Amino acid sequence: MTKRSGVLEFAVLGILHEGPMHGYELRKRCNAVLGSLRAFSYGSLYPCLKQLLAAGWIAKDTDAAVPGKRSRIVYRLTAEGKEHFQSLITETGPSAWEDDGFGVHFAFFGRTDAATRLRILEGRRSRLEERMDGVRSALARTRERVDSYTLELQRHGLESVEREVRWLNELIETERSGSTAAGSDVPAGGATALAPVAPVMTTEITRTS
Amino acid sequence: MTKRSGVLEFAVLGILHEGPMHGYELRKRCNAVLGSLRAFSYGSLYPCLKQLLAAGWIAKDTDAAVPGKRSRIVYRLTAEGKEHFQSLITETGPSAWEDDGFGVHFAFFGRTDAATRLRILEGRRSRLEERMDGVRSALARTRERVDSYTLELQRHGLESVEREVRWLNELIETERSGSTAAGSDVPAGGATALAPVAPVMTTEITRTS
DNA sequence: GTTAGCATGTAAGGAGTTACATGATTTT
DNA sequence: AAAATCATGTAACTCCTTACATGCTAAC
Repeated sequence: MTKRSGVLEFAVLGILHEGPMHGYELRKRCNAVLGSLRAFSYGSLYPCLKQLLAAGWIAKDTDAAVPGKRSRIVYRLTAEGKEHFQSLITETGPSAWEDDGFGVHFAFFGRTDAATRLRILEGRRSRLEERMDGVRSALARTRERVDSYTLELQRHGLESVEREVRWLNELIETERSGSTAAGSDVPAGGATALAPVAPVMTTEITRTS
Repeated sequence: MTKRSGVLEFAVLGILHEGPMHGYELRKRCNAVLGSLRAFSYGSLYPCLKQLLAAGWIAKDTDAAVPGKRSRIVYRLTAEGKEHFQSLITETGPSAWEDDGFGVHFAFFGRTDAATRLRILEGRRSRLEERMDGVRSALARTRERVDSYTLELQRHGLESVEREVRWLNELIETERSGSTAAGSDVPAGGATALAPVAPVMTTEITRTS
């Protein structure tokens, strides 16, 4: 129980729900789903796949198929993997509140139930409120030499957090009003905070860095 | 030239401009200045200080002083360290455009000249615009199965980037209008985008994670 | 007098990147 | 026939955290 990769492991298991995939494709999907949250390289993906294999959460088949073609390795989720993913996404501990942790949990919200979603959203919100309190009380207590740029950075950072809290509030309300249909992929209700499913971004997000 | 820590090194050198400090104090100031951007532990700070000493960028004196008291170690910036910091902050390469890199650069904007500030702000902006283009063109091209939560996450992510771009636009304009007073800590002008320097947050931001 | 916070480190290990290595297949 | 991108890895290294270890000092 070596406390594996966390975010990457989570994402891989989540994405493999879409169906069997080979490593290359998995990485693309992963970076597409996580968007600007996170990007991974093969240097972390392949070792991760190895570990997931060893744990029995995924299995690999070789895509032999056409004779003339090179055979590629296709990974698929096992029953144990599905189970493990469920236990990961249902977990409402601190890892579901951190920046990255919350992001992946949210990205796969469709794979869990409404009650869990609500717990995680509320956990995240109170986490952010703690942060805001810390900043604000520090603001009230101390007044120290800080140049205007540092100040501006902190002001902007605080606003970002406030904005996320407002977003969470909307999501929580939507989640509550649609909570009759537990486990449904899309919560019920007409005027929800969730955008209508229409054109969608899928391919890899440019990470020129 | 082992390509030292980057952000932490940068922050330590920047903060030591405020005056000599011992490690404990430095960490607090560091986490206060960087705010929600980043937090560091002693496990990275002390080794970093060691490396900076070896490089000759900082020096340590023992705060002997009062006889009855325990003597603490006080670090101060050397002339070489000051010089090195200037070369780091003036650098307008990609490291000044990444999320973390930009943040630290911005936090110490007061220590560089208006021209450099402008270059970095514009570099950051075009970096973010690239990202947005990537997302939007992907959005136009592909329409794939993505549940509404993933979509919502991406929409929110995109809005965050758009918001930062607007912020950068304001800063760039302020910087341009105040650019007559090069090298000044606070740009000239009455109605600037920079908040009035008043109560300021200084103490450590709660990182309960 | 005890709790909280000041103060200084080290060792082990986790999580990831970059650069290397290699080759197949598709597009222009 | 060249360029792009698909495809699969490994080795070395970076940067950082957690947990350990130790003791001082101020405040209640």
